[in-house]
Amino acid sequence: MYRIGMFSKLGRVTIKTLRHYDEEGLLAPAYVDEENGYRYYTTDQLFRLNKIVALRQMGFSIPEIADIVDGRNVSATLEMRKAELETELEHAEDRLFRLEHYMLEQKEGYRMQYQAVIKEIPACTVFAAEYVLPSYSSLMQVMPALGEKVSKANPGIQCARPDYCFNVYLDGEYKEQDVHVEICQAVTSRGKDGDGVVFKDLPAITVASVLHKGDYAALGAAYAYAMQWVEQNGYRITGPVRESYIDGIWNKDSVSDWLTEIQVPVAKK
Amino acid sequence: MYRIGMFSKLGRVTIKTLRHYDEEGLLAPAYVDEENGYRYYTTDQLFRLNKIVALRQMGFSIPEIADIVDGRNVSATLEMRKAELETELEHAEDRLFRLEHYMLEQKEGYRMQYQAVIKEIPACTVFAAEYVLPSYSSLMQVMPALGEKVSKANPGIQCARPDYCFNVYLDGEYKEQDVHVEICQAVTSRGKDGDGVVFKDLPAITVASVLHKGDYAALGAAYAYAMQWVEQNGYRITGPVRESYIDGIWNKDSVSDWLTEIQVPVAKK
DNA sequence: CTTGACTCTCCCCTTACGGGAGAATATACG
DNA sequence: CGTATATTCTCCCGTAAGGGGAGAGTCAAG
Repeated sequence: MYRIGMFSKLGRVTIKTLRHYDEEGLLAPAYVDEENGYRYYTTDQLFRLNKIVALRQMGFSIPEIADIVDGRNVSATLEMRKAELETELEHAEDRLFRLEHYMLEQKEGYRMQYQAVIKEIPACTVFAAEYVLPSYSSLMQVMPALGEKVSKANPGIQCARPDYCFNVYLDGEYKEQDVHVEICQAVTSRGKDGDGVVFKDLPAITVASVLHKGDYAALGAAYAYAMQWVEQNGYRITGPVRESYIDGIWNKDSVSDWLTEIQVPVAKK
Repeated sequence: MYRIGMFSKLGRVTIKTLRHYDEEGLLAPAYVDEENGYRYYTTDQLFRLNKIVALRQMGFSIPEIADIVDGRNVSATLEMRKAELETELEHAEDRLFRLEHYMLEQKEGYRMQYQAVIKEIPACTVFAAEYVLPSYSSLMQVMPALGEKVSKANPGIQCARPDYCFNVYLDGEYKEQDVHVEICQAVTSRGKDGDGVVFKDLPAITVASVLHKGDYAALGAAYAYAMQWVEQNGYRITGPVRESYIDGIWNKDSVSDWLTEIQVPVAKK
């Protein structure tokens, strides 16, 4: 029977940790003096301690360790932890990858006017219409017209603000003419389809997001950055790109204040 | 100017997080109503928010992010974080590796009587003497004699208990006869060398530790387990193996109660 | 004018311990 | 035997980055 200090040296564990394991019911001392509360341990308990330490070194939580050492649903706990560790490992790799890319940008003196970020876009309901536009700039005439048409056909329908007004570009490549585009506008509830307009429920997706400020003519640079970022950070594109109009002619007079978000649906490669 | 709820949707960040960043001085609202405390944000602030989120996704802490976005010793912070991420990645790999090995042991039904654990052994001062013993069992006669000899030559020297009494085996392989062994005993202070006994300061080392209970004759199984564990978990042996005698003839009558720790100095491969 | 949605501050909770205070106890030494 | 030092005890607080919730005030629409 050793007191806690000696036992902590035998097991190479701090006294604080032993007391903590006692509190958590993970490793109760073999004997506790009722008068002074001193904890006494036996060398036999080193086996249990070692098992606990081994499991801790694999990253198990204390309740999980308690389950394992006491033989409660062992394999399920192990499998769960394995899955967690695998995603943890992926996250660690991803973080490092992205940091290295970021440092490269820094070093190149590339004054980063753009910054890509991974975001989750929640599911939403939209109405959508496809167009083939003669040029990119005609988009801003088509969109309000579409909005009016739909709200007339479906009185009482509400736009779901903010920013759930976007296009999805259906062309694979960038084109200046005959742009094939799907215009979507998020709404709070479904309406009835018709006249080239359909309602859809879009699932939640993960996107790489890049903000662009200013004239739409310069959106190409933001696109280029986004595509390069996705490629260089180990992601792959999983669907058509969306644009989300945050600030524009409807609320900002100066073109230089317009703000657009490019959303590239992605998944880990 | 948007209130916090709308801004949180634009930036895909929770309201709690925005309030937290405000408290931490990382992202103060563009304007705060003095009467009711409402926070108001501009869309311009989405750029700063995006940068913050990007850095958070790389695992930076909030003070580090504050440094980076405000341009204080940027490259040093990035380098530091990169180094941290690299060791984090190694740890994650190690954990997964060890868990997979553990699951394999479970599946094989190999009723794990042994459990290896990585421990840090602190630095200590020892006296040491080398012997070539005819057989393993004569160790227990030599050890007490050595202790007496040293304490006579160095009166006032104290053994540093616990468990700092160990051998270091100098032979590369396991041998039954003519065992070449160095016996070490930790002490609280140095004495004078002589008569085949030298004092040494041993540095702190990392070991894989395996506990063995019972007769020394069965230590071979524990050795085998330890060596296999080290090999299969991606470590390499960096020095001679130590044995540490926790319980033995001096305090336990029954051989089955003897407790010995095998310490294999290791490093990551 | 009311209702429902939004926002505020304040406080506690999370993990696996570490630091430290203040008091009691154990061991070593003279 | 008395004292000095080492050890132990039980609280209580702190960690990082927010989450959950209470209770109260505020805003916009019908």
